[in-house]
Amino acid sequence: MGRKEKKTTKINKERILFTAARLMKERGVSNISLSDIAKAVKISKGTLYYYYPSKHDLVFDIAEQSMNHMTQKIFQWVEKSKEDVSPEEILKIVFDTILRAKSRGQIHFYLMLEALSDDSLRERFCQEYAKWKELILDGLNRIIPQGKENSLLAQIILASIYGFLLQTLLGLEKPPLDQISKFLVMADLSPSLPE
Amino acid sequence: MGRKEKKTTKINKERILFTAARLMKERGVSNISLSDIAKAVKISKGTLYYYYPSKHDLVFDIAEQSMNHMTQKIFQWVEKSKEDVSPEEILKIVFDTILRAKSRGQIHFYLMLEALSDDSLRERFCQEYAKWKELILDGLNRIIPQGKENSLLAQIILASIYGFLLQTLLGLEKPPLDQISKFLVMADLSPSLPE
Amino acid sequence: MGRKEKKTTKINKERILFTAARLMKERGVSNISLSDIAKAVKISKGTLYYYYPSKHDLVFDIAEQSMNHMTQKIFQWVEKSKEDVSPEEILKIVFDTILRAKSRGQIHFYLMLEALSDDSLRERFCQEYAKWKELILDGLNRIIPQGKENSLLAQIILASIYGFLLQTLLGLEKPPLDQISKFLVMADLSPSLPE
Amino acid sequence: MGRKEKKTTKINKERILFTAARLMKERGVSNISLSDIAKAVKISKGTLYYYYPSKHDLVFDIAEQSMNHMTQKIFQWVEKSKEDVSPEEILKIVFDTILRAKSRGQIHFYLMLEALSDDSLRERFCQEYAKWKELILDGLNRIIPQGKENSLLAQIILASIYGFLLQTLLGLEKPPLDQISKFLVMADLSPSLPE
DNA sequence: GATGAATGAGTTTTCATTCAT
DNA sequence: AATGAATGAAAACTCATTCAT
Repeated sequence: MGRKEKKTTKINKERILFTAARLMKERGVSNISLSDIAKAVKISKGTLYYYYPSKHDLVFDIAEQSMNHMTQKIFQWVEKSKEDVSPEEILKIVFDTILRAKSRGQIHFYLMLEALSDDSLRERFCQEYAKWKELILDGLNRIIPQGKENSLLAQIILASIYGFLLQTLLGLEKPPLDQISKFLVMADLSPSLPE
Repeated sequence: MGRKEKKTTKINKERILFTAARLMKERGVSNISLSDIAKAVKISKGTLYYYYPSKHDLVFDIAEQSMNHMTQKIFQWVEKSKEDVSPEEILKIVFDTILRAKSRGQIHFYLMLEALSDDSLRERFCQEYAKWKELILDGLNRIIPQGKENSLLAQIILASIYGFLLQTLLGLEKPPLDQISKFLVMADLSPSLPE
Repeated sequence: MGRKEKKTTKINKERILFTAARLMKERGVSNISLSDIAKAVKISKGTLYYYYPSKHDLVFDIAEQSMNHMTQKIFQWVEKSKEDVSPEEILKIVFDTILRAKSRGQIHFYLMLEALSDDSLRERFCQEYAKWKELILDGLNRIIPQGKENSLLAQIILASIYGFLLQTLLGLEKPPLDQISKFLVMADLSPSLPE
Repeated sequence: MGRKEKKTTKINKERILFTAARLMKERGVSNISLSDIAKAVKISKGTLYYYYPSKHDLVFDIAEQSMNHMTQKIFQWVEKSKEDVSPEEILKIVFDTILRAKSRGQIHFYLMLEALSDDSLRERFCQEYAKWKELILDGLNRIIPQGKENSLLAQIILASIYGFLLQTLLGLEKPPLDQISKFLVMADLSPSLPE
């Protein structure tokens, strides 16, 4: 019984989350009102508040979900990276996967800005950001074990993802991800940096 | 007389722009109301409307200003890049200059998101983004004329600037810009990519 | 079985009443929601409604309880007033007892104001108020049988109780109840009022 | 010019204050919404907020006004108390004046309860309450200079005012203020209290 | 040029109450 | 007896914008 009720709750929370995320990604976090969300989910404002006692809570949960999603994507990549594919091919796939999730990306951005003026949210992003860096590093260590600067490379990859994401969202021409991947992999394999 | 008035107008517009930009960078574009701005500039709301017929216009002007500022920064770097300094040193300076302008960066981000749901703004950003890429490429061609993939490098630099900016704004540990610069320069100088 | 259920019902009603009274005294009748109460009693809102079909009913019951409590306190005093203690000493005890029940007093006040805009509640308060006056008069007739103006004194005592209660609740300095008691008793014993 | 504008503001604030006070006295502070007030004053909700940025501010101002009014009433009594009227007559007038202002009284009560859970308001009431005690004492010293316990009497008067006010508001029978006044004055004049 | 008063549509939030289970 | 999901009406509050002066 307890389980059943919780199930309903969970399903509803998910419906709300899903729809809210969609709306926010389409029009931006602060351009979406709770009325909009309630309307879209076809529940009353009261019900929305039954599940989320404040807009902030809702946004936080969406951010959670969005971050988990990205983490999972990167994790999957790391797992797959055992396979026998060329490193640059694999790297290209990371970029691709993340950028393809355009909608995810957009809300990701919105939420990050939200985080700039919200401490609890910011802390979560920091945690997760560090985790992503680690995951990417793990992946690199697997696909380019002989890479000399995998840690640097991981940082560059993660950082440039944001730039490429932004380019994509703005509708600029698609960055040549295959060449970029090749470039970065070669860099890592090239003779040591003279100190 | 016409000139005189225009002068006052310009000065006042600048005061408004300057203050509004500061507020928006501190708390985000959509968290700042026109009342807040009017109060901070110490003019009445009516006066604010005299200079800016809508909030959108004001934001657009701030975006212009912010973009020009960034363009100028990159341009200065390109100009300076003739001097006799090692390429990685110079590259580090670009990163540094841009990231140091933390406050500029923050509003830059806010505005970019604003642009995602505002066509006129988005178009301006696209134009400017392309210009930045060109400028950076120019610079690279000067400091690493023998670089084989300056175009790719320019894209990676510009893209990763956004990621590093975000890291900085979130208060994460400072990225090791000197190593990153070295890494990227070496990459560009390393033996050709086998096609 | 019917009895058993009634017992549970009574116990539950009392738990609700007790907790609700505490909350309302702490933050005021209209600042407490039924959710707050349900949460504090650790029952569901539905259950709360099972016992009290409306917030009004609940408040009414709390008022009943609160009034009964005060009545009882005064009654106890009247009963005790046979004992061989000086009248002013006894009078001081009344004041003291009532004022000491600070928490009771606070909710008493809140409820009285509630009564101002609720006819059924107001009527109950009026009834009870008259009863208190009578009870106090009874007590006075016992401890100061030679008092000439016991009825007036009763009214003054009851009225000033409210003022002193308010003082106490506001955190003002404690009124010198012993001197006040002495003063009032002496007044009652002093040579007749020339008409 | 500056004056003219402030004048309008003042007049409007007064209109709002006056109407809001009336509504609150009729139905209680927490039963009145800002919509109700706006409607009654025939301005928009926005305008109401232009003058009072929060409900709390409005209530605070009404409380201020209400307290000032009571202070003034007591002060006037003190001033008048030089005249050649019997002390009990004068005392009766105080009671009368205050109780007659039924509406003032009701809101006074509501506000006092509001003060119990609002520190800034409570502080103001405490200040004012002390002032009232002083004023009443001044008056007594004038009309009953030979009174032995004017300070005690002042406290009793102030305290019982609240009780009588409550009685009046609840619609109970009018307290016999003339007899009560006589009683209290005689008490004060009667032979000294044996310690 | 400049002001501040006024607005109304919108936002987030609260809450007593109902009801199927 | 008991629950918690759902509701809708109304609350407090925000804000870009208009306008008479």
